[in-house]
Amino acid sequence: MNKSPDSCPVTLCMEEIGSKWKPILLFKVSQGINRFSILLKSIEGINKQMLSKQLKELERSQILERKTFAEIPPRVEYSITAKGKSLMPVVQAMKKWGQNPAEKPTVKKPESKGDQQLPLFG
Amino acid sequence: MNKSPDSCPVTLCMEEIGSKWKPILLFKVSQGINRFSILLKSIEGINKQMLSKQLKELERSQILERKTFAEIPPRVEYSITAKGKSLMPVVQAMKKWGQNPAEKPTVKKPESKGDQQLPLFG
DNA sequence: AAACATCGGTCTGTAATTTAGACCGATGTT
DNA sequence: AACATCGGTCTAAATTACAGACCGATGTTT
Repeated sequence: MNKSPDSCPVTLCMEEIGSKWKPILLFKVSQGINRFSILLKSIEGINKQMLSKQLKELERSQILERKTFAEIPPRVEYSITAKGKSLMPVVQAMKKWGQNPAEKPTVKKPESKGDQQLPLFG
Repeated sequence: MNKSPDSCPVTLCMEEIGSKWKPILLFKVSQGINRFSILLKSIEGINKQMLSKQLKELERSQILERKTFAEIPPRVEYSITAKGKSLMPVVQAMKKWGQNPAEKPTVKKPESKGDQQLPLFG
């Protein structure tokens, strides 16, 4: 119904980390995997152009910080900023889901009472 | 380091809802916005082809369910499945962040003790 | 000494994805 | 008679992602 840019909080968050690679990057860097070539090796399916682009965007939006070392061959290290840390609960929720994805019906409580579910999420 | 497909839980989760639109769709449908044209109007920037594609993918991966009503004009309603519900913590974390994005330094506790932060995230 | 590897990327051309806009059929509204 | 609604599809054009070559300075291997 409303189309104002900041009306949907999920959209706001997606504008920061809503891409195929950003949450994974945030996760990897939070684990200490913080150099270009190591990230490239440890993230399946990404290539250097995409990694470069995503890192630049994350740096630009102040989620990651880039530090270069004047060595040969050059070394670059990425780290998570305060803003990046504030986004970690999202990444952690993803991690938690991924550690126990909803494949099997999760046989816990039979729920009884005709599968009522109305209130759901607010 | 490891490139096996299921080694990274965040990647696993991203394979389900890792696209520009899926978390927003999940959020909207969870709010009761569950018809094609209404979703189209309430999500800024999406078009009908993309909406159609994302809904199909979400249906295919059993995150959303599609129910058609033989009326004229036709009516279609989408709802969240059990698997979709299991993904809601991620969407909720996004919502929470979006409601209080890390723009200002969040002046809460001064943290003291030289901003120690080593253990960070596991 | 010559070749190759490392590091963090960039450049180019092609392949894949996304987009805008028209269109659909049955009915209700102006 | 013309237009709107509903939930989409089709086509062609624009945008984005990809693979592979390349860079410069040095270290390592042959």
